Amino acid sequence: MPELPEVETSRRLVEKLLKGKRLVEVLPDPDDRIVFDRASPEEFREALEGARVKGTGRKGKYFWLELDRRPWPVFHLGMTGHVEVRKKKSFVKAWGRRLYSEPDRKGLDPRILPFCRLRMVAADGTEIAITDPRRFGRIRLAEDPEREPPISKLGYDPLVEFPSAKKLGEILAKRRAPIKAVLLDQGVFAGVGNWIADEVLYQSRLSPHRIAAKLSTAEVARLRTTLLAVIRKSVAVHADYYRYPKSWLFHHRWGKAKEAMTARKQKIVHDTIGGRTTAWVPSVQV
DNA sequence: CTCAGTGTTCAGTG
DNA sequence: TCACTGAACACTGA
Repeated sequence: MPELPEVETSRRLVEKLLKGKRLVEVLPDPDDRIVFDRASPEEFREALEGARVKGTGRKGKYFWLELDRRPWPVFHLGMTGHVEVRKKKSFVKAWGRRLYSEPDRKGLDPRILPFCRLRMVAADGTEIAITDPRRFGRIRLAEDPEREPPISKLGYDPLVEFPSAKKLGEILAKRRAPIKAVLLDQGVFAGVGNWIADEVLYQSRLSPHRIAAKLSTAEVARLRTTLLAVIRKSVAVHADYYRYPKSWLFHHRWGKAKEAMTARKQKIVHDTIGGRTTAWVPSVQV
């Protein structure tokens, strides 16, 4: 479930494994024109192969590699994207060059294989794979990711910079949509996704149906503090769901069971708001 | 067979 | 032009 914490965790993993290393093999799925929707897989391979990874970056749900030459690869994991890692050196040769040719299937985890969109192999044999069953993710090239769309159009990244309560109040005062919908607006809250929005509203005891502009000063302040706390906590535990506090709505919000309850036995309701399934607790959220 | 789903974008409306 | 809504996208799994 790639929202900010999952993406940040992926970025840190990739940085740890690839920083300072040269990419000796870059293997996009040669037939994929959906995930590779701008640069062709072949252009993508040419841009990356032989380059050295100097670092990584992230804003909102996008992350990228900083190479010793431009352009740089930019990743968005969509709904079902994942970063997978292989460390065995022998793997590289065993896999060969082409992604989906029959002999190369040997040694690949059969669970991962059909959804692998890109593999990157470093000089020391470290290997990263990007998988994405549903193909809502995108892999692109950018000369300067932060300065060009879509990343340049993102709003505040809560892990990096976040407006004061006063400033946030001014932003929300202009919005007539339900607060749930506004929380999902990447032009304001970069990196917030469906479950984080629901979690924040639950913990700040606000109904997702509330019109953003009608929140009181105190409510905006509460929302802001909670949002920062939820994001920081989930990043701190590396988006490991089992380590999220037991009190979080997160553990109970999935599926739409009629009898769904929070840890404190509060009834969970599912509505559609801002076009998305919204789990909330009417007995707590006003 | 049908439908929901962690996200983004675009067409249409007001 | 802007804010907002809802459909479309692609595909798996319940």
